[in-house]
Amino acid sequence: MGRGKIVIRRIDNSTSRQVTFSKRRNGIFKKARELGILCDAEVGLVIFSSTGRLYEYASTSMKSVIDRYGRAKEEQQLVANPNTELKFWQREATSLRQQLHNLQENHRQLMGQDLSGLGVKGLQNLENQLEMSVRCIRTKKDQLLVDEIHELNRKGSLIQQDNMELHRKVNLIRQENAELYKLYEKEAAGEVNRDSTTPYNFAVAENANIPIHLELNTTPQEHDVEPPAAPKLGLQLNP
Amino acid sequence: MGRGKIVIRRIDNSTSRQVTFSKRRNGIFKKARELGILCDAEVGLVIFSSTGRLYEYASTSMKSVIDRYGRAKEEQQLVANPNTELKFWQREATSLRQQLHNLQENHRQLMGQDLSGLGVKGLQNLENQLEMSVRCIRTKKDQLLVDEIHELNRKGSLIQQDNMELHRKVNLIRQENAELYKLYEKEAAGEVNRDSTTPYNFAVAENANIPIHLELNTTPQEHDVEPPAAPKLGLQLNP
DNA sequence: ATCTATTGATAATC
DNA sequence: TGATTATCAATAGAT
Repeated sequence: MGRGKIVIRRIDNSTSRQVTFSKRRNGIFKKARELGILCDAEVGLVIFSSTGRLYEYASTSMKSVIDRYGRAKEEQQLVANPNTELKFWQREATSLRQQLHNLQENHRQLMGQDLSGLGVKGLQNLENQLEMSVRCIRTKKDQLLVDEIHELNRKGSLIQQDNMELHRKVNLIRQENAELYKLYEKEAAGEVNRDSTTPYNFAVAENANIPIHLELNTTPQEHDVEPPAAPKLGLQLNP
Repeated sequence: MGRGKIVIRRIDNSTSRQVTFSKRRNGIFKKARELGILCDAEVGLVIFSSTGRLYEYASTSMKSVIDRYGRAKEEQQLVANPNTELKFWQREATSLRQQLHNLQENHRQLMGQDLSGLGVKGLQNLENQLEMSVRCIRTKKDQLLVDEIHELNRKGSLIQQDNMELHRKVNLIRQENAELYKLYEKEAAGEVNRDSTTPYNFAVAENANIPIHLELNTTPQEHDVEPPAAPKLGLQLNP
C-alpha cells in the first residue's frame, strides 16, 4: 500500500527506517484503538523503537492488561508472591467483570439496543417484560399521585374543620357583642351625661355575613391498575 | 477500507462484531509483525476478545516485552510490592462492585422493581425510556415478520408462475390431442377395414377444465414504525 | 510535513 | 467458518 511494493525485511537506511516506524506506529495504534472500540476488546500494545524509546497504547490501562495477561497465562510468578489473598481479589475482580459484562448486555437490550442476536420469540419476551415493567411503574406513579391527593384532601379537611370552628367562634362573639351593644345603647339612652366617651368601638357586624363555603372532595380516587386516562395532578375541589 | 465506510463505535450485532474481530485481529497482528521486522522494533501486543479469550503477539517474547516495559516505566514496585498490588486489586474490586451495583439498581428499575427511590418525575422518565425500548423492539420484531411475509410471498409468486406455465402446457397438449383425435376419427370413419386396431387411447379432455385460480397477495405490507395493529403471521392469500 | 499513486486491508456478500 | 470483491484506508516514495 504505497507507491511500490516492499518486502518485509529490516530497512537498512536508518532514516527511512525511522520514517516508516513513525508512520506505521501511528497506523497500528489507530488499528489497536479501533479494534478495542469496534469489537469491545481489551487491547494492550507496547512498542520499543530500535533506538529504545517506548511507545504504548492500552484500551483500558497497561497495568490492567498485563495483570489480566498474567492471570490468563497463569504466570503468577510475575507476581513473585503467590499470595492467597491476592489471588482471591483477582478472582473476585474477574468474576465481577464477568457479571458486569453480562448485565451490560442485558441492559443494552432493555434499552432497545443491540437486538440483533434475538429472534421473534426473544423480542416478544423482551417486549412483554418491558410492558410488565411499564405497568408496575405506572401503578407506582399513580399510587404516588393518589397518595398526594389524599394527603391534600386530609389537610384540606383539617383546615375546613378549623375554619368551621373559627366561624362558630366568630358567631358567638358576634352575638355577645350584639348583646353588649344593646346594653350600651340602653344605658346611653337612660344616662347620657354620666359618661360621654365611648370606650369601645363595635365594628363587628360588617364582617359577619361572609358566606364561608369550602368543601373538599374527600372521596378517594379509585385506584385502577390501568386508569383510563392519566390522573390530573393537584387538589380537586367540588364547588 | 471495505465495501462501505464505517464509524468507529461498538458493533451492535454480535456476529458481525466477532467476524470483524477475527479479521482485524489478524490484520493488526500482521502489522505488528511487519513493524517489528521493518523497523527493528520490539513489539508486544495483547488482545482480550469481548468473550475474554486471550490473543497475543510478541516480536521477541511477551515476558521480555513486559519486563522491559516494567523497567522502562520504573514501576517494578507494582510487581515487587505485594501490598500495593493487593490494594490495587481491592480498589479494582470495589470499583467493579460499585459499577455492578449501579447497573443492577438500574436494571431492577427497568424490570419494574425497586421503584421506591423514585418520584413521579423519575418514574415518568423511566416509563418513557421503556416505551422507547418497546418501540425499538416492536420495530425490530415487525421487521422480522414483514421479512418473513415477503419471503413467503416471493416463494408463492414463483410457484404461481410455475403453475401458470404448467397450465399453458396442459392446454397446448390438450389441443394437440384434440386434433389427433379428430384425425383418428376421420380415418376410422373413412377406412374402417384398413386398420381395425386403435393404437392410442385418448383420455385427455377430462382434466382440461380445472379452474386454476391461485392469487397471492404480492403487495408488501407497509412497514410503519408503529403499525396500527400487530401484523398477522404467515402467508396471506386473497381468494 | 505534505502529497498522491499504489498497494493493502477489510466490509459486505455469498 | 472460508472465499470473493468492491471499496476505503494506509503508506511508500517523492517533494
